Parts: sequence; C-alpha cells; structure tokens
Amino acid sequence: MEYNFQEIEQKWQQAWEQANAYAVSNQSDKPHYYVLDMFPYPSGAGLHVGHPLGYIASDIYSRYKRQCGYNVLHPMGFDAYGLPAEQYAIQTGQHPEVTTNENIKRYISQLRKIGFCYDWSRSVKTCDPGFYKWTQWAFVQMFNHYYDTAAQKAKPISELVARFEAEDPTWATLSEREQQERLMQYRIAYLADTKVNWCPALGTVLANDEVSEGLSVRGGFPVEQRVMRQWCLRVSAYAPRLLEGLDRVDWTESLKETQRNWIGRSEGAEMRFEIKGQNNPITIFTTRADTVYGVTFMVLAPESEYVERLTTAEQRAAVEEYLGWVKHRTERERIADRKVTGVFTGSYAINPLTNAEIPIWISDYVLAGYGTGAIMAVPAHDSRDYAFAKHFNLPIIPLIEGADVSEQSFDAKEGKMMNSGILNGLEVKDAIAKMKEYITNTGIGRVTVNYRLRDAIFSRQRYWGEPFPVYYKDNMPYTLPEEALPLQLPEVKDFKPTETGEPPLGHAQFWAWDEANKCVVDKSQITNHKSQIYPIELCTMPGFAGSSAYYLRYMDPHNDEALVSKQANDYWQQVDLYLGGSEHATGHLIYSRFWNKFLYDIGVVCKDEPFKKLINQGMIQGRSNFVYRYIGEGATGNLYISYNLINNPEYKDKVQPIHVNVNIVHNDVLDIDAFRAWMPEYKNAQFVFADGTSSEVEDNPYMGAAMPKMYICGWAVEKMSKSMFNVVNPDDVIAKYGADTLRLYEMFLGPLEMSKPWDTNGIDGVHRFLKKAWNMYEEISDAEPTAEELRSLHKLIKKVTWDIENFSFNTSIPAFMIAQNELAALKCNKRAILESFAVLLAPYAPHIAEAMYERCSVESRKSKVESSNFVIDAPWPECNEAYLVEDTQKYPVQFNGKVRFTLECPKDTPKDEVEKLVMAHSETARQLNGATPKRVIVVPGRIVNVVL
RNA sequence: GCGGCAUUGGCGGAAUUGGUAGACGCGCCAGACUUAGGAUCUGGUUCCGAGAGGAGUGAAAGUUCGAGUCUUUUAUGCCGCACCA
Repeated sequence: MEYNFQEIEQKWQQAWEQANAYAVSNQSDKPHYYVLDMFPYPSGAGLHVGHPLGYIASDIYSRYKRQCGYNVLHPMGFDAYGLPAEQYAIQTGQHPEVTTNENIKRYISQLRKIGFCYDWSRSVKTCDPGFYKWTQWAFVQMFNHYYDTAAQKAKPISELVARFEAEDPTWATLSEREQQERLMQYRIAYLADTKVNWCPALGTVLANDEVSEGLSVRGGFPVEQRVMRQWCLRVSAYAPRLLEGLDRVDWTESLKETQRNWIGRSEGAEMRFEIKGQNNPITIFTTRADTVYGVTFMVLAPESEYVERLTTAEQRAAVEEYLGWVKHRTERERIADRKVTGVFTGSYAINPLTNAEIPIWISDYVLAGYGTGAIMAVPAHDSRDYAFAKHFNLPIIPLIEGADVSEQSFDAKEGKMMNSGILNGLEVKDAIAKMKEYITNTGIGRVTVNYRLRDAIFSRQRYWGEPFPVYYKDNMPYTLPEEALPLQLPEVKDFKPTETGEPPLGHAQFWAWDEANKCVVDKSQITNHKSQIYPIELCTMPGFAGSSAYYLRYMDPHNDEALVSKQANDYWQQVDLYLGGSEHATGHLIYSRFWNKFLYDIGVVCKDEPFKKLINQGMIQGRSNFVYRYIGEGATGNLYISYNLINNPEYKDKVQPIHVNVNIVHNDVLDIDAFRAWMPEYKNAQFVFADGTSSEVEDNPYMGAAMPKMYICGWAVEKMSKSMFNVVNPDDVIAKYGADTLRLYEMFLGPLEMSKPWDTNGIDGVHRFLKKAWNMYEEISDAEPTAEELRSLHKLIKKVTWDIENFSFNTSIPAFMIAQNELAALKCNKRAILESFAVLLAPYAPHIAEAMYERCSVESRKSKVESSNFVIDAPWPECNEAYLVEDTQKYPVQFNGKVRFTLECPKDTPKDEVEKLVMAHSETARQLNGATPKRVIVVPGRIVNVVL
C-alpha cells in the first residue's frame, strides 16, 4: 500500500478532533506537566516555516510526556493586540478586531494542519474581554499595592495609609488630593511625569525594549525624548528579586546573562559633596569610591534637579543655552554624534577627603535616570571623564602606580594606589573596601546597590489595546470597582489620534464613568462635579500587558471569578517547559516574571517564578535563490546564466544576481516554465544551461522524447522575507510532503537552539525514510522477534528516549533511519517490533505512527498510539553489546591507540582484575597484532590501554 | 568597551561521561532497472597518495596513556547590552 500522507493525516486529525483527544483536565491522578509555546502575534502574512520550529519541538515533548503517563497541559493562544493591526486599520478603516480575527483563523488552520496536540478548548486571545478582564484586574491590584522594600514584597496600599496615619502627624493635615499624590509615589502601578520615548510617526510612547538605536523596533521611526504624564509599573522595585530568581530557574546561561545585563546590578557608594558657599550638599553614586582623591570635577545630568540650585548668575545664560540644545537633540542624534559637550555651572564642590574645591559641570554624558544623576569625575581612571577633561582642559590626577594617563585613562581595577592619602599602597580591590568602610564610618555617604532596570512605561496612545480601568476625578485617577471589569474597548469612528493630540479613544462617545450607577455612559454628560460622571483614561495598555500572565489563564481559561482558581494553580503550579525566541529576553520575559512575582506577593499564584525551564529555539533564516542575468557585451537583459558557469571567463563579472522565488526552484534547479510565468519581465527569458548550451531540449538518444535541461541557481542565507522571495509556507510543504515530513524535517535541520537557514534540499531524504518505514508494515507476522531485531529496536528506544529528554530532537531522526534500515535489511515484519517502532515515532510523526499502529492491530481495538505507553522501561534483550547491559562496565581495549576489542566486566571490578582479564585476552591480542602486550594501563573506571 | 555563543568534509550536521572523528541526510560518483529520469534500488564518497601509508575538528600552546570535547592565549563570525559612573 502506497504511503498516502494526505489521506492518513486528514483521517487522524479528524479522529483526534472528534475524540477530543488532547483535552486535558485539571483533575488527574497522573503527574502533571505544563508545556508552553510563546503565543504568536497573528500577522497578516500567516505562518512561514520558521514559526512552527519551536511548536514542533514542544509538541514532540508534550506527546512524549503524555505517552510516559503525564497529564500534559499544552495550550495555544494569540497575542492579539498590537500595532500592525492598528496601522492597517488606520490605512483601510477596517476594524482591527476584524483583521485580527481573520488572521487568527488563518493561523489556527495552519497550525491544525501540522498536527499539534493542543487543547484548543483552552485557547485564549488577549483582545477577548473575558481575557483582558484579568489584565485590567491585575492592573487595579498593582494600583492598590505598594512595594515594601524592607519586607521585599508587595503590600496593600491601605497598610501604607495606616502606617502614615500612625507614624506621620502631617498626614492628617493633607488634603485628599495631597494624600493621593503622596500615595502615587508608592503604588506599583502609578502615574508620573516621566521622560519617555515618544515616537511621533506612531503617535505613541514606547518602552525601552521597543526602541533600538533611537528608532522604534516596529517600523523603524525616529524616537525622541519627552516628558509626559504616563502610567508606569514599578518594575525596578523587583530588580533584586528578578536578579536572584535567575539562580533558581533552568534557563540557558546566555539568556540569564542577557537578563542580568538588563537588570544591571552594581555595587557602589553614595557620597555627599558639600557645595562651596551653600549649606546643602549634593549626592553622587560611584562604584569607584577608591578614586575619590582623583576627582577633579563633578558632572550633573542636564535634567538633574541640582542644576537649578548650582547654576550661578554669571553662568545662567550659558547653562540655559546648553540645556535648550540638549533638549532638542533626539535620542538618535545623541547616539549618532557622541562628541563631548558640557557647560560649567559656576559652582564648586568640596572634596570630602582632600577639601579641594572642584568645579561642577553639566553634560549629557551623565544620565539623569541612573544613580543620583550626578557623578564625581575621575578622568585618570574613567574614559568618559577623561575625554571630558581633555576637551575642557581639566586636570587629571593619576592614582595608580605605573598607570600612564598621558594618552588615555586607566580604567582597569588593578594596581597599587598612590596620591590617595589613606589608601596609598593598597591594591584597588582593598582600596574600594577600605573607602566604603571609611564613608560609612564618617557618615559622608553610604554603601548602596544600583540597578539599571527602569520602571516600565505602561501607557500607549493607541486604540488597539486594553483600556485602563481608570477614571479621573479632580484630575486624580481612581480605579473602577472590580465588578465593573472588564471595561470594554469602545467603538470609535476613527483610529487616528484626535486633532487635539488625544489618543484615538478621544473619539469614543461612550467613554465616561458614572460613579453612582457604576457604568459607562455618554461623555457628553460630564458637565460638572455634582453629576458624578467622570472622564475615563484615553490611553491603552502596551502589548506586554496581555502577554504577562497568559500562561496562568490557560490553567483555568473559562473562570469568570478569578484570573486562575487556587485549585487550578495548585495543580499546575507553573510552566514546566517554555519554548520561544530569545528576542523576548528583555521584554516579555522580564515583564512576565515581574507580573508573576507581584501575583505571588498578593497570593494569587503559588510559585514566584513562572517558567521553570526555558529553551530558546533558533531563528529559521531564509535561503534565497538567484538567477544570473547576463549584462556583458551585447546583453539583451533577457539571458540568464546557470550558476555553475558564472565564473567562466566569458561570464565573470558580467552577470547580475537576481532573487528568484524559492518556490519555483527545487534542489537549486530552476523550473524554467514557472520562472517565465512568474513575472511579465521574465516571459521571454533565455538561458545558458548547466551544460553550457542554450538549446532547451537535448536530443534523446533513444526514442526522440524531449529531455529538460537544468538551470542551476545560486543561493545565499538571508532573513526570511517577502522581498527576498525566500518565504516558504508550511502549507505548501505539507501539500507536497505531508505534515509528518515537515515535522521530521524541521527537527532534522539542526540543533533546536541554533539559528539555521531553511534549506529545502534534503527534505526528500526525510520523506523517503517515511515511505520506507511505511513499507515495513505490509505484511505483519506474529513470530517472535529475533535477538538482532530486538537489539535494533532497543538501541532506538534508548537513543530516542535520551534525545527527547535532552531536547536533542535532531539526532533522533538519523536513529530512526538507521533502525529502519537495519530492520528492513533483516526483513523484519514482527508485530512486536513494528508496534514499538510506531510508538517511538509517534511524538515526531504522529499521523503516520497512528496509521502504522493501526496496521499492526489484530482486531480493531482502539489502536491509538496514545494509549500505548512509550516503551522506556522495556526489558532489555540478552545481547552482547555492553551498553545495553546496565550493570557492567565497557572497557574498550586499545593496542597502541587503536581499539581492538571491548572487554566487559562488572562495574566495580578492581583495577588489577581488569588487567588480568586483559592479559587473559592476550591470545586474541596476539592474533590481532602479532604481538603480546608488554604493559597494560587501566585508567580507573574506563579504559584499558595496552602497550605493545 | 562589557558579556554570551559558535567555528568539524562540497553542504546541513553526528560524536551523550575525555576513549575507533566525520553517524544520518543532501550533493556527487559508479552500477542496476528503465523509452526516459529531476523515479526507485545497490555500492562508493574527509583530504593527500597509484599504493603502502600519511595528515586531519579556525590557529598556537598546555594538561592527559589518550583531546573535536578540559585549560590558557589568539583569530573569525553571530547575538545581547552599551556614555549605567
């Protein structure tokens, strides 16, 4: 029977769907396991072959775990809010919900075809009110909590109020508004005037991770700095815990490093410097307290609050000019043009150790948001200070013996101190410690830790996002009561910002809060305060809001009473395995961990880290194909040279590579008819074929039938994108080879975590394997398997089990091929072997495995591979291979470096016993080598080396 | 500048604990079948060498009886962060 993958795959996909085969319950005696894919943003372009890579890997693991007897939660959903849908809406007027839902539908149909074992009944999408109710709910909780730094935990804001009432006599004297303003400084979700990344082209602010090199990550539009009143999340409060938690998760080192980098912990000291003529010191942060004797000037960030106070009358004009210039410089300009700039304030600080008077400058190389926004400059040992000092001709005092600072600063933290008073003669490391001690003891400062991680800006001036459940009374924000959630996204007539610069929600008519009746009403009713009708927040939440806790929702997706029930969360605990791209390292994966830790603090979840193990699948790059247009003498622009000829003298440097659609190229051979039909300009294309001739048919030496000629295309690895014509759609691959081949081939391509190009050359080999494997199931015998057959099978069992548990999926496919080869060579048609083979293959190629298993079955029993356990603990057959026998040790015996035979003996055999055994084998050795061993070296536990 | 990862045939890549480097697939070569092959099957395929044999995992050194694997130095490539004091 032919391997009809279309029929098989359709049949089993329907069978799984009808049987609801992958629905999973929150109640089970089985051990639980939660496998999660990073849910996709459903873009208009649909899936390409790169997307399913991680999904296939996680699907293999899920199926394996299920076959091993686990209750596996393996869901899929959609990150449905986002800019592209909204941009499209602005251009076409189509409601983003319509396009988003269309895209989701397309994604689902593409995903279904690949045969994933998702529990679709648990699917979520972030733009669903039933889902974003809990995004809004979490926001309200964050608004109503503050971070208690002493306890390192979020606590209800009411406790803070109680503390103020008890400890601060001025509290009672404040007005309600003043009290609210004060509380706002503590809330975890808070409103503040902050410097933001404003993107005029997108009309919205962006988070730090959404900006790269002064351009928006989406769209690549310029971003500028602006101060705006924004919602923020106090992520920075969680910095120590976000850092510490990394030690307790099983993630790759590189990803943890990226996060550590982003969190950016640095230990140092804050020091106070008195100001000459003022009785009010300034505080700076430094990690090099040891260099305080070399401070020759101070620098303030332009935005520093010290600037106003320290600018003298004579310098005011110069300072203001400089501040104005800095303000109008975009982030992009600042990065592109890193020249040294600055201005003197006119004030002097007093070095607390030397009492020297040191000038205070302003420069934009000091950042307002880090430390205290002011630094002590030590030009001898900091390259940035050095550049500044050279530019403005400020003194440079070297502090480390032997350091030459005539050309550049000496930044290394090594060497012996000099010119440093009490620190002279100490090593830098000891000097830092001593100085910290000195600072603490004398009270001129304190030892502190600084983090680079900033609070997340949480407002977006966009339409297609979660509305904030917030209304404004007397200009102060109040959250909607819990029973009013979700606050549904209103209809608007225009998705662009309003003329007055308000976000698109400014167009919404029904966008006012009736406090008395607790409902949304027409905003025209906002007339006066007595009406108790107030405006609702116009911004929406950013993309990461909906993706920060979606993994919890899968545990309990239909719960209307809670984000996740206690029972469901206690059962699933956390995500055991999370698979996704490393591009989310500093965005989603930080926000999720923050969000989860907050939920942990308030008792909603039982684990403070959301993702126990995390694997980054590599990116699939495109593999572009090229044709070579002849542009040399007499070129018509219509002649294309085969790739193997382009370095011939007559064509060298006379051809121009042109991208050609990879879908009309097979194994780098161009389909010339398809090429001519592809675009009008190629309609009359002529070719020089691989054999160097131009005639399109070769005379057939036999019957005169035409034989097509080959045009070979060149290739290159590039990003997979439409413009390179190298996008491969999984649907096309499935139509041609089937989902099982696609799954196998994606895994076969290389290690999961590495980036690699999608190269369709070679997919035939994998497809051939499936065909050959299928052919083994023609006539099945009930005879007892032979030892050899069992050996092949058990090698495979061992290998595949190891591979799956170690996420080394790519190496399983060769193992299957070898086993298939061996079994075919033995003409094996034993039911016991073939059944097991199908069971092993099931995680990788579930459809064909089901069909194989079905063919093995005597009567029509349920015959699902699912119901048959993965054979991890099958009895090992008697055989001679050491590695199949668990309690013996294998000693490959080498003679002069070449292994000649393998010696087997019990694991704990003493060394001299092994030597004796080897000598006893010396007869063999003599025969093999024509010599008797002179010396036998036994390395404990492993190898026997025989020197002849 | 800081940090992480990588480098093995013509190509993708194996080598799981330091133990026969190049599994498996592609491509290529030869053969079989065939009107035909861009189908299928069989055999071969790291390089040099006719052969015996020799060389060989980016480069150099080290540890070891033994190194693709461990250590140090170095080169190249990819990724992340970057005026973070």
